[in-house]
Amino acid sequence: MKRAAAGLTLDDYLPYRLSVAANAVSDLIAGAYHARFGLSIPQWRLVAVLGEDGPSTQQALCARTRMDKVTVSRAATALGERKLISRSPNAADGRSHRLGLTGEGQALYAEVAPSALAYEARLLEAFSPPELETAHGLLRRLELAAMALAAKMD
Amino acid sequence: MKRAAAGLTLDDYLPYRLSVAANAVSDLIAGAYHARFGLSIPQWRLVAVLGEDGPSTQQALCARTRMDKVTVSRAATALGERKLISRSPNAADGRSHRLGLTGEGQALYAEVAPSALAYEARLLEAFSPPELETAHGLLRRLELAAMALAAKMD
DNA sequence: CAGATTTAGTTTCAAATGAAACCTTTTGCC
DNA sequence: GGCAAAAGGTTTCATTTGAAACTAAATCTG
Repeated sequence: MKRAAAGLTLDDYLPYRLSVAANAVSDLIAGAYHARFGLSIPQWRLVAVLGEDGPSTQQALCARTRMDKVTVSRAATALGERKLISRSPNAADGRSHRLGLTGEGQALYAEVAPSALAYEARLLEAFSPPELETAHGLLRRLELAAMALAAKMD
Repeated sequence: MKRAAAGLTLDDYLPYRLSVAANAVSDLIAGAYHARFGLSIPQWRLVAVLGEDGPSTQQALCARTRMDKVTVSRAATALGERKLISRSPNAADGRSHRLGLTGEGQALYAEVAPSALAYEARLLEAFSPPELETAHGLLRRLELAAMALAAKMD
């Protein structure tokens, strides 16, 4: 990893590399899911989590998907309009809604999930399982380090 | 890497992990550079590349920084207004502008570059040099794989 | 060398984003 | 219980983003 005169090389600057790689992958995935299922990334994340974990509240979904509550609210509204999720009032708490996949939503999930995995598999063809394990670990640690540093800056 | 009933686990889905990690890091960096130097990420990338490689055209900067030409145009306008870069007409091609750091821009670069590295160092404190080497390699390969797959989808 | 095409860059427009204000219900706390 | 503070969601607003249309200059092609 060579560094230029002033010490900084954009290409070797990890926040840059990370951003570029993430954008390339995100654009690819976003395009695929929009074209195939009419889902935005926030919407697809909600479907994935509801399919995976079962019904939940928006607040829980925010924590689970690391998305803003505004983003979750809008994705939930859109999915509700498409009858992919139901939003029943939460008996336990009058402020919140209980979200769950409808039958149609479950059918979509059953189709989307394998497709997502197949797409991931194609993207990651050239990576060995240990490499992927390493990648996951590094990404998690990076995320934690960034959050820790952000917290330290208050 | 365990996978749920339907085979999909959001937490183990690499595009998701990548996006979350990149957002965490980007938000951190964006906040730091905005607070300290009043630079957006596109602006700071232009300053970094112009400081690193010397004068250039916008088109070259697009390729170099992987940013959209609209984004580069706007960042260049803003930096021009702050007199951090000069935009002289390009003798060789009447359509394009030659961009370069002004004296003030160079002074800023001389301050920003070490600060960026110091910040990166704090973020990456917990990573060993070989781990960072690995991370860079994996990110580059991911980026290439995503672009290759995108091209294949035309 | 005159038109057709491409390229550098800007502008316009519509969509996505998230911070802040807001409404409603719940939870402390006296 | 009653009132202040907090929490779940939604709405509003300002900002960011990039696709598409546009302008002007350069390059092909015949």
